[in-house]
Amino acid sequence: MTSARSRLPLYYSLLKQLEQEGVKTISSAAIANYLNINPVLVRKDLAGASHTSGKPKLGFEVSPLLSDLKDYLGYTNYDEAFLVGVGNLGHTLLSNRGFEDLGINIVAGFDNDPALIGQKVGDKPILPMEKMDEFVKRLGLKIGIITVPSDCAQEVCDHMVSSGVRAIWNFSFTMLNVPENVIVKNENLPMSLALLLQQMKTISE
Amino acid sequence: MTSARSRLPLYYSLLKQLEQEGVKTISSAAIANYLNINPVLVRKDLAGASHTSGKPKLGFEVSPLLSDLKDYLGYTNYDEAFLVGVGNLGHTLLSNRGFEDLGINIVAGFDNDPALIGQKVGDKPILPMEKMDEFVKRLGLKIGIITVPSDCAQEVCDHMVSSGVRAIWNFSFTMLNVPENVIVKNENLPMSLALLLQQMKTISE
DNA sequence: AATTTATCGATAAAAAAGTATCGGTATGGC
DNA sequence: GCCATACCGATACTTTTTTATCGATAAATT
Repeated sequence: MTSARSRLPLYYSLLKQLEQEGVKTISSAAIANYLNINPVLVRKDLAGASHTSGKPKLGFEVSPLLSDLKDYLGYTNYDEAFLVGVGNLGHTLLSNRGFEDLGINIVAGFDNDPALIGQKVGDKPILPMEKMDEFVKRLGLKIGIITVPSDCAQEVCDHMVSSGVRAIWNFSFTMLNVPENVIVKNENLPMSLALLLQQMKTISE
Repeated sequence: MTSARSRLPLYYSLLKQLEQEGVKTISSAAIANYLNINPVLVRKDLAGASHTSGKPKLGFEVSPLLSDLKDYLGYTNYDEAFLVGVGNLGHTLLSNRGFEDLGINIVAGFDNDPALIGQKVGDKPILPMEKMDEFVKRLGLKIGIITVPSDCAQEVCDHMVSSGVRAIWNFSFTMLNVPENVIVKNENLPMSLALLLQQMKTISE
């Protein structure tokens, strides 16, 4: 909610949607209005991420702006990730089509439930944990997704790190311990909701 | 990533985990180290959310701190939410036990697929869309979760708003249009991952 | 009991983020 | 073609967030 980096994806979403609706140009004020922020801030953010300049009376052209944002946000390069823990959430992520649009491919899921192994979820194979290390190394995968229960998250994490993973998207509720050069992003969904809830309460007090 | 509000849940997670591991006291420096931030910042944040004061040579007592944070973050009150769109993600959220721990109950899922209606997911009933309005009003639910495809998200959103919803957790990729007094939190998972990825790249350049 | 040390809280300084203002300019109406 | 207007970009200002510093104090050590 604070820095440009957190707002740029919002601009991106918004612009993408507007483009689909056939909107050609949009003013900073209009964007600001959609997102409930200051128009000057919008201009500042956009100036930082794009060299497209707006025109008086018209605003910014949507398409070039979108393309600049895409580059800036790194949504252009094609990247590969893998996932450990093909439970409910694991299934969901594996079958989510939204990743492709951003140039990300979750190439496989790992689990040690024999009933799952060999199956396919969203065209992605489910492989046994034993094969993870070799697989990840061979493909040079750098992004791991943890969707296992909290009590084995750290173990999986260590495993990932030793296979060369550099970034971990952690859906377990455990705070992972990683070396300096590995980054972790925690995605604690229940806590996100709790936060929203509390925000609602503070506003309506 | 910037203000105290976004860090407090991290402190909470961390402390909760430490408590489970039997840790009794912890210094601001240690916390700071886990989260890669400045110790002074930790003390400041904690001072704002709790009246527990740390002791030299020992640091803060974990338990009272945790309890203060829980209060402060609003994780104490019991709250109810509902969900629309019992697809993959919908299922996942309905059956996730993590919400309970934070005092949140997702009481029901709505969908218009006849095959789903009447079933239960994680003990929660799946009801037809037609019943949503009455149900939500009768229970006075204020939090709605949108897990439908993007193309019908706005419609569902409008529906929710007219039923009295005040906060929406949006998993679709649509930027929702809502009145002033309703807050929306977008949870665009693919984009989150894209962001992590790009962060990884910028770091390792 | 005295001394050392780890750690806190408070205050001050620096940096970052956000906001207000204003002159300038392309566009659309006249 | 001229003028009013809507909108931008740049600069300056304000506020918020983060970091640095320092004296005080309680626990550990001798």
